[in-house]
Amino acid sequence: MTTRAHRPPVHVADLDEAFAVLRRSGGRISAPRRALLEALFASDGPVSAEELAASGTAGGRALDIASTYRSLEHLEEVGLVRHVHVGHGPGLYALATSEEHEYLACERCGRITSTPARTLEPVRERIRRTFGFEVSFSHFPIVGLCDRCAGARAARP
Amino acid sequence: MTTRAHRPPVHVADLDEAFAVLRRSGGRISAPRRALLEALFASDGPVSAEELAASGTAGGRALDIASTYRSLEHLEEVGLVRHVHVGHGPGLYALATSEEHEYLACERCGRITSTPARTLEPVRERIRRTFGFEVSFSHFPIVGLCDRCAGARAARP
DNA sequence: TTTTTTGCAAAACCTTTGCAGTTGG
DNA sequence: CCAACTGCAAAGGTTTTGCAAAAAA
Repeated sequence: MTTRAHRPPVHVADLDEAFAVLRRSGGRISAPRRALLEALFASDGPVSAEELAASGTAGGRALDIASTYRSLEHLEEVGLVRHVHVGHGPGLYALATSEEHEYLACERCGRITSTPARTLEPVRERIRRTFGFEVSFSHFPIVGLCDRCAGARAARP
Repeated sequence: MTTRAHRPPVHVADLDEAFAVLRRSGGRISAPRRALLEALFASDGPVSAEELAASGTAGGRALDIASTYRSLEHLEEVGLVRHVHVGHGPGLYALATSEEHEYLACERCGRITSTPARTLEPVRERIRRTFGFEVSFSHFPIVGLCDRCAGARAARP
């Protein structure tokens, strides 16, 4: 219902490629955007806007949270960034990958497992056949218990 | 991570049964709770706390939203009510069913399809085998495009 | 210089909490 | 009567919006 217009995901290998994409789309390269992209390259999993803002510019100054959301939205429109909603709590942002990714979020320990969308195709296919429903796990991921937490619970019921 | 202690779902056929469950659990039967349960019986799908509050008491007075959340939480602890988080937007509440239900939420038209948890067991089984991940679709449902919306998009790509 | 982007302030939205007053049992 | 429940007010967490000042091209 609230789906924005996004270009297909663009995978970039480094900051300079990201800047090129940004420029090509008519966007400008400001210190905050540079900082945001750097922070995204530095993080290994999806991170909140708050965390990204906190990592701040090269000058050490934290980014304004409103500008951060606006910038992330722009980066997302351009295809450089994607975000997911994991349970309660804030949305989490990550650089786009060449192949669309989907997520499994553990509601006990918070760990997020990512997997190429292709891996879940049999699941999507099954739901498609059963309900005629076209699932997307990339924006609202699969929630449950990860292997570790499920194992722990099974061992101690 | 934020999982509250809930008794197993209790399916009740009518208001009186619901009251009995409430009383048995040490809870009281107030006008707001009566109104809430009536509204839940009257609605055919999951509804927001806001909508439930708006339907008000027999006297026509709307319920306070804070009390509504508190009451719903209580009804949920007792097992009479469950709630799901559908995409953005508020949580949606419904009476519990004897069999646990899971939901498919269309992110285009907002339609919510419910299905007995059992129906999705093959899907859970597949994800369990592939990732060792124990999925639950009952609190954070499956999001995507329903048959109607997926069809419309396929016809006009 | 022109247009985009930022920062700050304020608001919107959903939900929770504190507290004093009311009410069901 | 007394514990449970309500209403009101206020706050908390996340995200958005308005607007004037700053900065990229």
